[in-house]
Amino acid sequence: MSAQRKNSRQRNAILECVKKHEDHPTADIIYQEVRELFPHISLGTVYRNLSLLTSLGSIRKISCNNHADRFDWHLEPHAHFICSRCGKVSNFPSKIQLQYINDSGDDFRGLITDQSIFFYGYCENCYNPDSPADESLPGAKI
Amino acid sequence: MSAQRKNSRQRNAILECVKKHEDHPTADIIYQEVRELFPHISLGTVYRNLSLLTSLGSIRKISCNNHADRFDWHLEPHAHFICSRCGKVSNFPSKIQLQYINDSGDDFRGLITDQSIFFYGYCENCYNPDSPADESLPGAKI
DNA sequence: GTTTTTGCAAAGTATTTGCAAATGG
DNA sequence: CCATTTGCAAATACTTTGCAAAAAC
Repeated sequence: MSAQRKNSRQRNAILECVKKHEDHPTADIIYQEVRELFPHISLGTVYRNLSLLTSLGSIRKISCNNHADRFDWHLEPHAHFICSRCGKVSNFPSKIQLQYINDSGDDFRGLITDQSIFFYGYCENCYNPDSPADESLPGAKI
Repeated sequence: MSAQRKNSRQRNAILECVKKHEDHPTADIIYQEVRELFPHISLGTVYRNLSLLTSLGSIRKISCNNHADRFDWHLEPHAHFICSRCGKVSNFPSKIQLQYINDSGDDFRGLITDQSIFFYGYCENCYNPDSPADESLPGAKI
């Protein structure tokens, strides 16, 4: 029932481009870089393939507050830090484990396919002690 | 240095509207509802005030994959489930605690202001066993 | 009275989509 | 060959913004 997949040089180049990056590039950054190999590639093709590669599980999409989505080829689960000012995404340096305090999650009907943990704030470059943020870090209990 | 705040009937109505909801409404839903009280209110005003209320910490914004942002007046930290198909957001039924396995987070320069935990998948209504999702739930280690 | 906020409309940003032509198997 | 993918351009979805008038204090 599902459509057959055909190989495409553009898709391969897009995947290779994401894999070259350790810095969670946006679709537009990937477009700019792949354009050096395929000068006539369109942004639509880049979006289409990033979306396809995400749904195939080859890469992972990071959806960011008010900024363009980013893509990550590291599939092992890890938490991200997102800068609220410049939109930069980085891996959160600590390893984190989720503890389920109660098991009412068993009540959940439907299907869980993915999970994500984000920390928000201001990155080293954007953090200015003269303009403090409006919220403080909530406790670890979620 | 920060601008003085003046009261506004529209802003109050918007906050009250968010507080009436347990279902994480979008800006547009709030707009539709507040319009019953203020028929000439504009979507721009709704966005401006939701953004202001968020930065004041009165409400919380939930940024969703490919869907309109949602707003939540429950400030105690809790995890959310986001349906990848219909965009519906619900509270995740289990309480969760984050455990930091190592403390390299101390290396982090910048400011952390917020954190969030999302589970993605298909909600009860959208889950159809005939069209299984492409990924399985990654382990709890992040 | 001065400053903030509003309504309106227009612009902006990120992403998706329709379609004929090109490509892949 | 036939199905999938591409490039292009236009459309969409959501959100922000400029500005004169209205409201708040």
